[in-house]
Amino acid sequence: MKNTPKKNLEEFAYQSIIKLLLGNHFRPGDVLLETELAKSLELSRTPVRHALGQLVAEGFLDKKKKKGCLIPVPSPEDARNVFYVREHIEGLAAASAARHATDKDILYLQDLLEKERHVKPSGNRDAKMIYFTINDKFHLGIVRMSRNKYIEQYCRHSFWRSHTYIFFFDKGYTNQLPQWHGEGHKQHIEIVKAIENSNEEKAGNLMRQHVRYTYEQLFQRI
Amino acid sequence: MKNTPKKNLEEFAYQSIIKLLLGNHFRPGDVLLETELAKSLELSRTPVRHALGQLVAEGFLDKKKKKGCLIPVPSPEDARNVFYVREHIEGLAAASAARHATDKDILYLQDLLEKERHVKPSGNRDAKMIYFTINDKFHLGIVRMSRNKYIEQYCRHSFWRSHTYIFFFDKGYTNQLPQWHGEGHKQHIEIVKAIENSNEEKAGNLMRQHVRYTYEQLFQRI
DNA sequence: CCACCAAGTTATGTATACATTAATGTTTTT
DNA sequence: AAAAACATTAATGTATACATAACTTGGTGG
Repeated sequence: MKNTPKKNLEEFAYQSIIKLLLGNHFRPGDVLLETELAKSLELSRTPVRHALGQLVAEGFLDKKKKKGCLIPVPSPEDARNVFYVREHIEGLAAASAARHATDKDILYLQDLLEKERHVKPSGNRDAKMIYFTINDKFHLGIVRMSRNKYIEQYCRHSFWRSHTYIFFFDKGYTNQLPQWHGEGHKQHIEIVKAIENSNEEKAGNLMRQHVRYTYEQLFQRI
Repeated sequence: MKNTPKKNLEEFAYQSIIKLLLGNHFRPGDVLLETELAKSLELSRTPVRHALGQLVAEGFLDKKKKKGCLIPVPSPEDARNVFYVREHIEGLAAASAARHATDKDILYLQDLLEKERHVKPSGNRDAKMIYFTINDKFHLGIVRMSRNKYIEQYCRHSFWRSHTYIFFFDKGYTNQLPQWHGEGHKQHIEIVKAIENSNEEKAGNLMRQHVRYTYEQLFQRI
């Protein structure tokens, strides 16, 4: 983390902590200490504290009064809650995207589909990273096309929150593409078709099904 | 704002600013200066800055890089977006509440209905405050009964955000109960019945209709 | 041996001094 | 007179020293 160009330290701290969270550097229940983070990021407590405050306000971290910031402890119930909300709000996003997507938006999605199609399930460690990157762009792209700042805010939140579970329950399978990769890709194609045809209801329904499918695949083995 | 008991200054600053926002002390586009707020709340910039950071992260304020925190500028399009999301997410909340509400929850809602029934449309300035207080408790109560922390978070946010518009377009009518008071009350009753009967679908539909009705009443005169 | 109180430790919470930057106004140059 | 360069200023951004509160530990008394 050395020699990183740091213009805005608050932003830098925020991004760094996000990366640590998504990189699974912490375990549920771990406490993030302002002092330690400040030391490891080589800056003072102030911007770190600000960044942590943001993450707490956004609901990515829990906080105990004089204790510090905790990595939320995942539970089946919490997972059910996140995915339930995500299913419906992202369905709303897809419907809204079907109404507002431009030709350029459609091309963007089709390009992602093409890239996704070529990800080989070849056990390569990178393949998985690429797959997730494309998947993120796909979902957040549609969310952006809803052209509704509130839908976007809530979708981004529940999306990243659900990712906690995707990573959490994926330990040990680290070099394999998720087995739902193929089916998920097909669903993506159908969703884009519905958006392209401005079929709001279909786009919404397909997205809801898709999110629910992901949830069911994740938790069927529990 | 003097002689207020201040234990946790960050919390105090946060609550105080929220009160100012809801009390319509600012106009859209106004900038909130850390220094001024700190002086008027009689504390240092640090907790004020923290509180402002929270409000920005939660989406209640906008922020320009080195410029400060702005009161969001309302627009018909933004209003449409908030109410659209609120309609669906709060519908989800009502449906979820229909599944999870306890007997105690039902009693709580019925008690609120009873109080709401007795609010006289007597032009009294207080009557309006009381009406809004009850209305807030009703909506946020149902939201809480969804027993889903994410639904609750998003509903609270879109609820308060939509309140911006309710207050904004209500200038000049300040001593009158909104004319939709009576109809709104009837709708509340029906919603509680559906929740009491654990009728998820009906509760969801009625709540969606109710929120949409509020929106239409607000904006029909524009 | 257990319970409880008290001091010490460690983290967050707060105030303040200082740095930085972006906007504005003023001067200088062409 | 217009434009570019520079200085001023007013706000946020940052570091740091200090305050406070919770948890821990050790000691003491019952």
